[in-house]
Amino acid sequence: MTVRVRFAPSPTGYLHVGAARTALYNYLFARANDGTFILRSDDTDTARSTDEFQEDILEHMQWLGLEWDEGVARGGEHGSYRQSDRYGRYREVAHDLIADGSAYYSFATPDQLESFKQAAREAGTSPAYDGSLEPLDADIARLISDGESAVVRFRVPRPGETRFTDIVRDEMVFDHKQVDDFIILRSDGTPTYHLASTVDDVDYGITHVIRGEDLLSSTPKHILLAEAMDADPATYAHLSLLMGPDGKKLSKRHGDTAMSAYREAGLLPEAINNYLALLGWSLGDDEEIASISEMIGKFDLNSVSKNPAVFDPQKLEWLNGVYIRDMDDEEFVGRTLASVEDDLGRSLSGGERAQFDAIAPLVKERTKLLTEVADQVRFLFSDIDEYDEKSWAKVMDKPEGPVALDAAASVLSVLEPWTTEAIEGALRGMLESTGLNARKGFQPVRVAISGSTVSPPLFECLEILGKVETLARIARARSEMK
RNA sequence: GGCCCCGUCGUCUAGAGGCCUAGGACGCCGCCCUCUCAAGGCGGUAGCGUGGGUUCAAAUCCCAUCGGGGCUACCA
Repeated sequence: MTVRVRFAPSPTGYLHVGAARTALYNYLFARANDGTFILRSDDTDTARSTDEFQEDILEHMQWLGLEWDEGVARGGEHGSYRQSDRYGRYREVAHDLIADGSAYYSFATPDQLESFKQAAREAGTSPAYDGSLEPLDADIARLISDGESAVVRFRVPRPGETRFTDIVRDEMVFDHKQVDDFIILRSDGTPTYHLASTVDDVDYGITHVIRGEDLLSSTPKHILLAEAMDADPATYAHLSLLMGPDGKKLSKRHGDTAMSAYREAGLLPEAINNYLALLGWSLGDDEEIASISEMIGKFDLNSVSKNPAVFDPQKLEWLNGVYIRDMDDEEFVGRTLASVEDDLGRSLSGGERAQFDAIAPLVKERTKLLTEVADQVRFLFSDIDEYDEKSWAKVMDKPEGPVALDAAASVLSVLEPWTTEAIEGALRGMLESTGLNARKGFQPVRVAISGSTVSPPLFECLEILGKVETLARIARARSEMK
């Protein structure tokens, strides 16, 4: 049987990291098994679903490179893959279920239900609604024709239990005492998640449902529903949840959870995929770094970890740095040029572009986030607005400051040719004549040309900045000293 | 409250009875390299929640206990 899996987010929010991990695992499982990866939109919550969120999800799935074979915006033999387009189908299934006794119109009021639960809670028993509040059969037809408000509930067989083998959690058993007669059709005739999701899983031939553990307790409902439809239930795999540093389910409270925020922060999709894969799964052989294709080659749902994982932005950033350092210089330029120009508020001239190309390899080694690049190269393309205060105090306000600048200016002004090697030679010579050590002699020059004690390697910076500009900056810094 | 899941360094994990005086990675600390910052190299810090069993032998099996999490909507 061909593997068919789906990632079915509801567009009631942007794509967040936890969902992305679920998507990734579905994707890896599909690719590892020559299966089909489907993207579905579970948008039955019409009040909270928006096109904007839907768009955000699609966009970031693509950004991550998690291409789907069938589904939203791509099509396939099952239509639009949006549940809001299939209400007729869900209603049809619901009515079939009513017809064969698997479901029923329910007239229990919220107040009644509330006291039912309250009583169960006080008695220490299960609060799952068992249908016991319903009117006599004899009255039902009349209530319906009177237009009395009713929902449709699934009739959970009682007594009974549902067993299934979860790929990551092994044998699961749920006593039906714990499963309520859940609503499948709301009083306005729209389907609930349980119905729509299960009908789609059945109709679309989903073989494996890989989703978050928050749905583990709902699984008996889905299995019961599929069986009532005379279908074979899918095989389930429930992934542990992603946690914030406080151990609670990862949410907005913990900072950024929107994939867009990570993209804007300068994270690479490859690094994110790699990191997310590590959260709950391991590559084995003490390996941490793996491309998507390597992951596909090794992926095994059975070895996915059962325990919840705390999302650690620091490790993600480290991985991002690994990926950045691993890039070709041209690629690095290609992926950062726009943010540098954004920062400048203009595009780079041809000469400036050459300068950027020249410094790129040096900056690449020092970058963890793409967005940090602008900070590191800005000094090349614009005058120094103001020297970093701490840097100035640390090296310029010292006795060596003026000594170093004067000596540097004097050796550099007559230097030919203007190359990194020559510059280094001249400045090291300056060290000897002034008796300053490298730190004391070079740091003032660095601050003069870059505005900070932290910059890419000095000699290269000088070469790339150019002789005229270098001397001008040294002179200016010197003039600003007391 | 009820049901379910989970429990190895701060964090992610390896570990499927002896290979474990518990391995790797991030982080942190130190040293080296060094023109700053990174990167890199080397070294260090730190963990099997607890209590009982089973066994010649337990991180690995069993029980209990404690702790954390999830679900308990006409949300998904």
